[in-house]
Formats: sequence, structure tokens, C-alpha cells
Amino acid sequence: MEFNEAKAQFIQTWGKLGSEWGINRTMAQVHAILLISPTPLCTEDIMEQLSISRGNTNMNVRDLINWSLVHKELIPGDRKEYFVAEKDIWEVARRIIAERKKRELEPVTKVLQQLKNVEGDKDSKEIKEFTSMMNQLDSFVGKMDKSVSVLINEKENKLFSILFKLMK
Amino acid sequence: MEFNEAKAQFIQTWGKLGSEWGINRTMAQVHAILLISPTPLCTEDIMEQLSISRGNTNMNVRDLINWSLVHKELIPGDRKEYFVAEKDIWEVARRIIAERKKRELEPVTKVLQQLKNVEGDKDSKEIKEFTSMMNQLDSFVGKMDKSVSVLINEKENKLFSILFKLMK
DNA sequence: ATAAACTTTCAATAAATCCTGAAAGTTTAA
DNA sequence: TTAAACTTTCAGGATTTATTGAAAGTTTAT
Repeated sequence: MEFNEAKAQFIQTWGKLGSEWGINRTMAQVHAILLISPTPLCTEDIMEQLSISRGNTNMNVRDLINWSLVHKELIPGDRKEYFVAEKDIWEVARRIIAERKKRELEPVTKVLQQLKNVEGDKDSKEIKEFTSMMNQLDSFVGKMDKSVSVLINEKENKLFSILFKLMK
Repeated sequence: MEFNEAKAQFIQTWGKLGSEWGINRTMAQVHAILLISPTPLCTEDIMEQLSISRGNTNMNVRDLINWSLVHKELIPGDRKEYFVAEKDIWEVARRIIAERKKRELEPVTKVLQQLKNVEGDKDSKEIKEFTSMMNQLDSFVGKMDKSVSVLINEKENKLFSILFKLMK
């Protein structure tokens, strides 16, 4: 396969994967071109490569920065901002997991805590089933949360080491 | 908190979580009401509880069945179909992971395999960077894929046992 | 202080996704 | 075989989400 075709297909694939996981397709595509770029890129480079507007580019790059997947880089003698992606895929995975934990797991935990303590007739079939499910979910989410914390906080690459054990 | 309020909030929360992970909000809400229902529900029950149309209900229940999260149940003497959700949360997690692996990880693996072998000038900075990233990604996705396979195929609850080790 | 270079915002618009409801299809009972 | 009971489909409409582009905001060099 020729390089330009391969590149286009990677951008496509990465964008599709992102959108399947609830991430803006364009944000994932911007991430893709930064991942494979050997040099920092500026807003115009990204606009051009993806044929998107300045505003859209700005917004999605900012989001990538908020996810800690990209950082700004200043090139001496140039007023423009340039952007660089974290290139270690295990580190990328860790940061995505950390961010999703914070944004999605933690709020759910809070809600479940409350829902466990629903008031009402303790003999009602409905309330029994509800409470049982809330307890199960809270316990599950709590374990996930804790496991994920361990994974993302370990100094050595625990994620890798755990998964490696699974594969032997 | 009162039961009906708690129930409404659970349906809301589950729907939101689903949509953040790329799953149709309504499908997640249907899942929620089945998860907490002590009895099988029919299409009309679901339509009524969520105020959605018959067509929408049918489509989303079918999807839940395709994800192996819900199954049909026949009640003797009744012509209607009733639906029941898998209630073991670890089993629910296993099935979701299995399904996402099949739908999303496997297709990506195929593409990465091809993209690793891009042709062109081996000294080009761009091609070097691209190839390096494809190799990293392919290796990563391969390990994820393998780990996930182990998790979902183990007869005992390996998912639990692995996570449990993390938490000690 | 000024203006050029650059970045950010956001209201209007476009695109993608989801939902409805009626019609077509299927199954069951008699 | 018929018709009632039930399920499925899908074109059109509604809603949600993403994008544009121009104006406002900011920074830097002189």
C-alpha cells in the first residue's frame, strides 16, 4: 500500500474507532495525524490535512490537550503555536483511562451511593430488586474504580505487567 | 430518596453513561428498566415507562438481544413476548466486552496489519514515524485483544480474580 | 501605543443520529 | 381460512451533535 493511502486509511480508522467510543470523530482524526507526524504541527497544517475550519481545529486541539494527549510546543522565532502528541501508546491508554474514570466513573459512583439507600416498603418486590441491583452495581463500579486507580498510578507500567501475566 | 425518583434517576444515569460510551441512550435506558424489573416486561410496558414508540422499543430491545444482554421469555397462555435482562453484573460486563472486541477491536487489528507494511522510501522521516506508530499500535491492540480473550473465555470468573488481585 | 499575527468564541447552519407511526409482515386460535 | 393479536420495517420528521466563519480577543514586535 502506498503511503498517502495508508495515512488516509489510518486517519479514517482512528476516527471511526473514536466515534464508536463516544469521542468526537474529528478529535480522533486530529489525534491520528499528530500521532504519525514526525514534527510538531500548527493549526493551519491540521486544517489543511483534514479540510476543516479554524474554529473546529482549535476546539478539537484544545480538547486533546484537556485529555492530556497533546501538548503545545513553541518553536523559537515563530509566533504560531505548534502541537505534539504523546507517542507512547501505553501512556496514551493510561491517560484516556484516567480521564474517563474522572469524567464518567466517578459521577456514576456518587449517584449509586445515593440510590442504594432508597426509602420505602422493604418487602416490595420492586424495591428489593432495585436495591439489590444498586448494591451490585455500586460494588462493581467501586472495584473497577479502584482497579483503574491502581493501574494508572503505578510508576512502573503495571497495566502492561498485569496484562502480560494474562498472556503467558 | 423515594423509589420512583430513584428509579427515574437510575434510568437517566444509565442512559447518560451509555451515550458517553457510544451506545444509544434509549437502548441503555431500556436496559436499565429491565435490570431493575423483578418480572419480565413486554413491549408495551417498556413503551409506557419510557414514553417511546413501539418501533423504537422494538429496535432497541432487538439490539439488546444482539448484545446478549437481554433474552425473550414466553409466559404460558400469553401471546406477547416478554423480555428479561441478564442480572449478574460481571456477566453483563463480560458480554459487553466480548461484543465490543468483536465489533471494534477485531476490525482495527485487520487494518493495522496492512498499514504496517506500507511501501515507500524507508529513509523518509514520515514513513519511519508512521511505521513505528503502526507497529506500536498493532502490538498494543494485539495484547489487548489477547487479554480480553482470556478474560471473557475463562470458565471461572477470571475478570473478577484478576481485578481482585489488583485491589489487595 | 499601534498594528500585525495569531487564537478563541459563538450564533447560525449543516450533518449525523435517533424516533415515530403507519403499513406490511407474521403467528396463533378457532 | 380467517381474523385478531402481535411484531417488524422504514421513510419522513425531530432531535442532537458537530462545524463553519466572521468577529472579538490576545499577544508580540517595534
